[in-house]
Amino acid sequence: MTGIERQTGVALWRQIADEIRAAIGNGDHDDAGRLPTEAVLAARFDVNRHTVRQALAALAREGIVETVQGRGTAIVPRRRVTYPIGPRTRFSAGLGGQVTQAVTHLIGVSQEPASADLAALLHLQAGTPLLKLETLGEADGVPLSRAVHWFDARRFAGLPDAYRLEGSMTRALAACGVPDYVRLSTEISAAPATASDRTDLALQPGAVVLLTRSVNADSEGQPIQASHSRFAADRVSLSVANDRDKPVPGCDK
Amino acid sequence: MTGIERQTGVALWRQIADEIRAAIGNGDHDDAGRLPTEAVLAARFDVNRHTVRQALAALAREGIVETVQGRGTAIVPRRRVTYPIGPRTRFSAGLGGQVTQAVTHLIGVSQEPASADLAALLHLQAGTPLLKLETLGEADGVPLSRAVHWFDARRFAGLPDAYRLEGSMTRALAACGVPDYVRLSTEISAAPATASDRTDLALQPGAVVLLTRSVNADSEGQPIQASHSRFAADRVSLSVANDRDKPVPGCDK
DNA sequence: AGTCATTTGTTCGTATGTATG
DNA sequence: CCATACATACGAACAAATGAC
Repeated sequence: MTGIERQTGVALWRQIADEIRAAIGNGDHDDAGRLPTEAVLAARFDVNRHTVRQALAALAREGIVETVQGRGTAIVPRRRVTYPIGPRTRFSAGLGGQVTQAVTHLIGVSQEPASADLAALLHLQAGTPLLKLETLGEADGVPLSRAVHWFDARRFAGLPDAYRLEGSMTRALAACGVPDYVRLSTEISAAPATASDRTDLALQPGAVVLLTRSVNADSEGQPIQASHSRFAADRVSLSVANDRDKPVPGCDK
Repeated sequence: MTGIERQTGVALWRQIADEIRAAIGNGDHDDAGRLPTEAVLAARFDVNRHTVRQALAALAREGIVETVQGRGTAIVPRRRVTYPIGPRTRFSAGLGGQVTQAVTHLIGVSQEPASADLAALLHLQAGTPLLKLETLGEADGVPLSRAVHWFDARRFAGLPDAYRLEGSMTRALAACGVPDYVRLSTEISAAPATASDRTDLALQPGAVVLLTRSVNADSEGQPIQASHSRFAADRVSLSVANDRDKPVPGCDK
């Protein structure tokens, strides 16, 4: 059983590229640091060597591997940033130590009436005017996540200006009279990257995004912020620690 | 901008099928309960109507939509199960209420020496013999997740038999002298479904899996179990609640 | 230096799948 | 249903680069 299927609407070379990308991400080739030869891969996937070459060319365009004539195909070392999720989840602070510079950009501000779902999460009446902020999270210049945040527009009218001034949600909220906040809940799912994911997060077709829907509350437990975030799954993993004093080291290499 | 790209190795009809499937999953057509006409879709995606028809035929084969001549294309209702992650995460109990029957099957037992990663997670010496259990989680006959679990083979030699007898990890561990356990950490990522995901979880090509890597510990805090789980992302979302007495309702429809 | 096996790079031709009109 | 254009996949052969001897 090779795992590659024909006539599915997905070209063999792309299926093979996805399979090899997953194997690399899984650390299957870490011992050698390079892939098997084209001939071996062709035999393993039961396809022509041309087809393997097309897959490897795609992975090379993505920057995942590098192939040199006569030498073979080497895996370009890469690491995945781990983003901790817990009661005190914050974007920039969570990445501390893993990256040298984490920033968020405000890429959109608008206002809209609360849908039934959002109203329930924020303990507001449906139709209440909400402030909607769209942000892009970057680490060392590489986009990691984009997010939409909703706030009660009456209470947080000054938030966009504060955000632009401070460049951080935590500090912007502090300027709006919320010195501290806690993460109430996070719901996590995943989906293929959409066209706008691909442009905002600089993703390849076929890439995957991790989706989170979360609610933050102030120190009184009053929900103040609902967020939908979209993470580039090949660059970020999420970590949930239930042990508050003893963080367990990640299982990734 | 349509979001559909040519020459990516993925046929247009499959990209369109994936987009429509994602839109349905996102609830974009819930108000009408049916899709726009083929002509409208062809215009929206900027392709020939033949191509849209091919996409709709694929979705019909998947059982997601039903097309009737003269009437249009209706959406077959479906829902996503939410799987809670927290200190007391358990497969069957977590789905209680959402499904009528949740079971796990043991699909593989083997033994292997601990890799450096696994040894660190379980506080063991690298090379220590580990018991490796592979399981498939189902709800109402639909596969939701497959997982690999590692245990110290010396301490849990009787686990496979106990699992086969009890049909549950919680009860099997109880039979092996672990009356209670807690989830220490969970790391979450996502990736395109591999070929074996597709066969085990009955997924379509282009589907996405949610990946978790977790560690469970006994009541003394000693790590006893490391697990890698793979969830069908179109059927499962993960939920992290940081508020221990007040579970927040999911944001999904 | 040269030789050799190994591995990737290139060029033919041919058949089938995909997309349009 | 047809015809057309392009992408995908295969097979065989040969060229060019690498590393070890």
